[in-house]
Amino acid sequence: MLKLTRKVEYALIALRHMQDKAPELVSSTKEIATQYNIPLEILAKTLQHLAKENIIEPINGPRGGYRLKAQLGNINLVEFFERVEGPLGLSDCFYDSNCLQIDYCNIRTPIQRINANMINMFRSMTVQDVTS
Amino acid sequence: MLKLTRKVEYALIALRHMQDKAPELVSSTKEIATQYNIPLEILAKTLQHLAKENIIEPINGPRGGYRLKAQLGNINLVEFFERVEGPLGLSDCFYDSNCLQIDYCNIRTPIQRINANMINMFRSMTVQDVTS
DNA sequence: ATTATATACGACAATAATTATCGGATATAA
DNA sequence: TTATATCCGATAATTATTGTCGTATATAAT
Ligand code: SF4
Ligand code: SF4
Repeated sequence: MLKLTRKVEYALIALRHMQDKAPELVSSTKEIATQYNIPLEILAKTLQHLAKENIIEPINGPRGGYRLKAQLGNINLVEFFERVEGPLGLSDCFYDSNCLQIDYCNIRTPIQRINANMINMFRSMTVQDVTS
Repeated sequence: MLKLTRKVEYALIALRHMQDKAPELVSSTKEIATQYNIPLEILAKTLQHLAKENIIEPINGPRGGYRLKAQLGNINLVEFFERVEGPLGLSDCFYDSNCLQIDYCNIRTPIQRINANMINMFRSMTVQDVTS
C-alpha cells in the first residue's frame, strides 16, 4: 500500500544518472540497465515513455541513447507521477467512479481531504529533489 | 500507485459507522455490509482483524456485533495503516531488502527523505480525522 | 553500401498483490 | 433448543504490476 511502482523508480534512477553527467553526453539504455541492474526491456520502455513526454531526448543510432530535455526542477512530483503512471489519488473515486460503495460511502469527504494533503506534499517537491 | 487498499477503506467505513452511534450500541457485520454495499465475508475478516488489534470489541451471539474499544483520536494514520496492512513505505527497501537494485541504487537516500515526509504527514492525522 | 548499434513499439507472458469466496467451527441470547 | 452472530483457515478469482519477445526503424562508423 502507498508504494511507488518500479517504473517510477527506474525512471528516477535513469534521470538521476543523466543528471550526473555533462548535459551533452548521452546515456544508452544498456548502459543504465547494466549499471543499476534493471531489466533492459523494461527500462527501454520506460525511457521511451519519458521521451514521448519530452522529459528526455532520444538520439538514434550507434553511440546513441538519451539525454535530459526538460528542466527537472520545473516538474513537481505529482506532475511527474501522473505523466509516468497516470492519475494519482488515495482512492479510485477521485478520478474514476466505478466504486461499488460510492453512493453510500461515509468516508469519501474526509479521505478527499487527506488526499489533498498528500497531493500538496508531493506537489511541493520536484524531480530535481530526487536527482540531486 | 499510492492508493489505499479496500481493506483499509472498509475498516474506516466501519469505524465511522460505529462512531456515529451511541458508544454502547453494537453494529453487526451484516448491518454494515448491507448499508455500505461491502462484500460480507471480506468485511467480516476486516472486523475480526480490527478486534484482534483491540480497536473494536466483539460481542458474540444473536444481537451481537462490534463496538468501538480504542480511542480513535489516539491512533494516528501511520499506526492504523500498519496495524491493518503491515509495514508502510514508498519503497520496499525501507522494510525489506530483496530489491535487485539495492546495491547500486542512486535514489534510495532522496526517496527515503520523501518517504519521511509522507510518513510525517500521515502521522499528523488520526483515525478520528476520518471518522468525524 | 554495409554493418553494427541503438531506439521504437505492439503483443504477449509471468508474477505478485489484492480482493473475494467457501466451509465449518464456536459463542450466546432468546 | 434454536437462531444469530462472530471466528478462522483454506482457497479461488481478479486485477495490477512487472517482465519478455519479435520485429521495425534510424544512423554513425567503416
Ligand atoms: S467512494 Fe468511498 S470507498 Fe469508494 S473509493 Fe471513494 S472513498 Fe473509497
Ligand atoms: S533500493 Fe532503490 S530501487 Fe530498490 S526499493 Fe529502494 S529506492 Fe527503490
